[in-house]
Amino acid sequence: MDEPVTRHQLAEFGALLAEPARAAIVLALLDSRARPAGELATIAGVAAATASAHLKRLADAGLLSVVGQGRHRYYRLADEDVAHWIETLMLAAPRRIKERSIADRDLAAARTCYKHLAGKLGVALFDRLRGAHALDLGSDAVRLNRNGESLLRESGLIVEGDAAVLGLDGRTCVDWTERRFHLSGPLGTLLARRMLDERWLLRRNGTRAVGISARGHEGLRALGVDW
Amino acid sequence: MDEPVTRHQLAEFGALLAEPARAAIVLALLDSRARPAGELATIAGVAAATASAHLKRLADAGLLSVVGQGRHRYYRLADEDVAHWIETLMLAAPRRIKERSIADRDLAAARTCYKHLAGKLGVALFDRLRGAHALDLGSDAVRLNRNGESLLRESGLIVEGDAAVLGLDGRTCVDWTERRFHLSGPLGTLLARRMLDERWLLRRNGTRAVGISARGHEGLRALGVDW
DNA sequence: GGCTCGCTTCGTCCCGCGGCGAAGCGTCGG
DNA sequence: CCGACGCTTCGCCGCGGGACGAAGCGAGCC
Repeated sequence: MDEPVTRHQLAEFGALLAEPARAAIVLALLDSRARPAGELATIAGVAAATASAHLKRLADAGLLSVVGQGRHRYYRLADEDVAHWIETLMLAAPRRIKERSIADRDLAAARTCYKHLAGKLGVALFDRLRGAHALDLGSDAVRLNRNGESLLRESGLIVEGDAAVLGLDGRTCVDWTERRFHLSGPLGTLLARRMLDERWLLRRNGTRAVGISARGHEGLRALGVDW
Repeated sequence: MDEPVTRHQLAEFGALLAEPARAAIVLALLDSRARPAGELATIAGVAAATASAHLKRLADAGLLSVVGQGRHRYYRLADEDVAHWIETLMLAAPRRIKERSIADRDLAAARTCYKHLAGKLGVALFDRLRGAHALDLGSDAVRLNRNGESLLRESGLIVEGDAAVLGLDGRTCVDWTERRFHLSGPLGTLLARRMLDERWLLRRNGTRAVGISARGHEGLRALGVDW
């Protein structure tokens, strides 16, 4: 009656954060990187359907922005201001901003995106191959050339029987956690599978995150992948 | 499981503001003045019992502090930081900090505290009387002296029949909206009643707020009350 | 002492919202 | 073209929490 509007705006904003699942989502995105809906569902500890509703609500309120890529939908904080607000609230909440959890770090470091490699590792691998002129880059397709073949063969990632890789298309795909390109498509998929088969990478139970074994570190160093 | 604590802290904090009634309370206190529980209940538009629960919750969370005076309990924002957080949120919410409502201004300007005058008017009147040496100030009692009697008689606030005012005790009482002293006790009550009877002040329906009539402005100016 | 009055506590009701499973839609790989 | 997969929509359930009235408590006035 008196003062009609403001209290509801503030209440609405507070309600956005009032739910632990939504709070977890926002906190996870505080590093201003993007994550697909399913990953955020896992982080929040709720079913996909539930997370979807939360994400929609946050996006409608303008806290999150969303961009579709393939069958994924990547969510991120809408802008820097949002991150700033949340951080301010963390101080008020009344605890310090917590260090990112170890699980988060791992996830950022290496994870499979669909079936190929993403995260820091995916980006670093792509950079390395491109830097070594191991790739022929087309408009939207990528192929491994003879340079690349010998490079990978030395590392043991591909063997004689894999000669077919030369014919495989790859595609570049921006990694929303790193905002940089990495390798997808059949070529990317094959490389990821090889790394898992060779136990360079160890899949974690259920999640998309992968751990890097000692052997993997060694192989990557030999390959010249810098990260 | 993973990251056990922070999300709940943030959610809990958000929940404090998520309720329109609580948001209204916090907004009303944003000027860092104190208000009694009943007034906040009116502002929030809820019953006293409901408001009491909200106030308790806000106080338990450390957002509000409370101090009892007589049968009133005055609530205010716990400290400057809280005010700052809320203001930051107002920006995020995502509207500008609204101008104080007209109703709020009136309430601050003049209101009855229990039965005597408080607000700016109560404080100004007390200052004027003290400045004119119209009061004999004891340790915790105050009396109107001959100076004061003639001053008030000139203004028409007291008349022949009110000679008894000289015998009335007054008490000083800090006004939590202005953080300054004003006049309470039987003397303060009588003056307030006279001002209402003489229609210097017009009571508003239901609330403790009073409006000042043209006649009141005139009389106060004649009295030398500066405000 | 007895009354009024401001506030809190208690008991109760009920609505809103978060939770999930199932189904629908669009994309990708083969 | 088919199946797998990621995400959203739909429908239903259950519970937490906000609403109020009545009663209890303490302070102030006469």
